[in-house]
Amino acid sequence: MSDKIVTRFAPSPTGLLHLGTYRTAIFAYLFAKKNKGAFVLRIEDTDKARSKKEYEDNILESLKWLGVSYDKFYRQSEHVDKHKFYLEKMIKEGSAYISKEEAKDGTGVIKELVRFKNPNIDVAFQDEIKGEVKMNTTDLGDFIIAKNINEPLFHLAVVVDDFEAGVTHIIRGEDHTSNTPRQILIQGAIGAPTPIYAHLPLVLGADKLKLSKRRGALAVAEYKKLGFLPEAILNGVAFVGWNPGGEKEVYTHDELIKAFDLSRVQKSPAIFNEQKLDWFNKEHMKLLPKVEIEKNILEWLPENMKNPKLVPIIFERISKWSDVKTMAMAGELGFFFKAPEINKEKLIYKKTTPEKISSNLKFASKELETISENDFTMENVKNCLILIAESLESRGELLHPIRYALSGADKSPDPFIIASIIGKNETLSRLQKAI
RNA sequence: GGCUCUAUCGUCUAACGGUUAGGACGAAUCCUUCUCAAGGAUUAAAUCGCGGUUCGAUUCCGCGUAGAGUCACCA
Repeated sequence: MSDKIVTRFAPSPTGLLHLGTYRTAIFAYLFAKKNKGAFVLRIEDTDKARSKKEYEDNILESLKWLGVSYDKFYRQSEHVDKHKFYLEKMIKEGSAYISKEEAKDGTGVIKELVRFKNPNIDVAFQDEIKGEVKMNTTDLGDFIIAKNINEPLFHLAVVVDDFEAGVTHIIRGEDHTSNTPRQILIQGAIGAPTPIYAHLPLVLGADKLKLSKRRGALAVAEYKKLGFLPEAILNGVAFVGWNPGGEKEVYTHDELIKAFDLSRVQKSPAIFNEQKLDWFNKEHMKLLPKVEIEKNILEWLPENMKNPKLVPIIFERISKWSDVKTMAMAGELGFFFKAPEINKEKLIYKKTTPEKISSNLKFASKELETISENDFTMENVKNCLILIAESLESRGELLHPIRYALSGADKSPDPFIIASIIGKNETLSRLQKAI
């Protein structure tokens, strides 16, 4: 045996993996990796009625997508023989007993529950985050640890499995704090050492209540669908309730492992901020190589709009890939592909007369005409137009009507980039229509 | 309600017992600009309350108050 650190993430497959649960996984993972230890993934499926394969799949897929890898994987249900072994041992030794009771479901069936013989003592443990936590266990009574000898319940299964897996640090949500004394009692009964506990403050939703699927917490899979970057989620979620101390906030997966420190975990619950996640995502997108950015934006663009020239314009206006689709759907890109409908009144810039606008456009058209089709780049168009615009009372009386003539929109990228993308012929043709 | 835990800008947070209480998101303003976006600059915004310890408290202690979690034959 070595003193290697082992942590675990033990979700029950009774719902989709959401950000709150995910953060628990991250902290256990980061802590293990930071200390060159092992990270165990255990699916807690002892509740046969509520556990579903699709949820297990979802958890596995989500973790994989997020880049959280584990060194060991198993389902709790595969360990029932071990649970049974300890159950029998405890019964033999008198720390547990079989209790014949009427089922609570109203059927009146007599069942052989296994109850833990509560020694009724004070239990204290040193929590890595909370400090010393003391609890009296007398009011817990002889709590049930198995539905019968073959069907272990949570507390027994957790203790046995953590013991068997050699888990040294149990990093889990604060909602488990009050379960800890019971589990420590069981550890004593089966001769298992008490691991080090670290109970994480919960992640709260905008309603200040524990994040849960019931209350509309988005599943990790949803963030994937929305085109978030897994590393941004890792970064953003790791930063709720924890931070490495400095002013640097954008961390990659590897940097996070290096920086992680349990002692800097916050003690109070934190409200999750979606806007900041968007920001994290944008920052991580900026870290991507250009080709990767282009590839993704093109993928999210509708079939008829996959123009690489649009990439820079789109990129500075999005914070996640699905924004690309949103922009396209909102018609913000249409004018790059089709001449817009123009409302001539909107051509007017401030108090400039229609005649003046018209003559400006005519002059600009003539000048643009002199640029060859091959040289119709953003720089050349800009140089040409700015030169004219500078000679006017204000640049706006030329640039505004041109931009509007080209885009038909109140808000759009600048006219130079639009012109260079739609090309010389189309630019001239749209200008012509506006004169 | 019992038990456990927590308390710094709206949100996430930083600050050996000594700081003009710092940063980020968001917001606002300005610059850049024909508009939008991006970029740059700036501003507003917090130590829950009351006591105590101390020369000195965001920091330590107590009491309030507020919030969270948990009280299953779920996990």
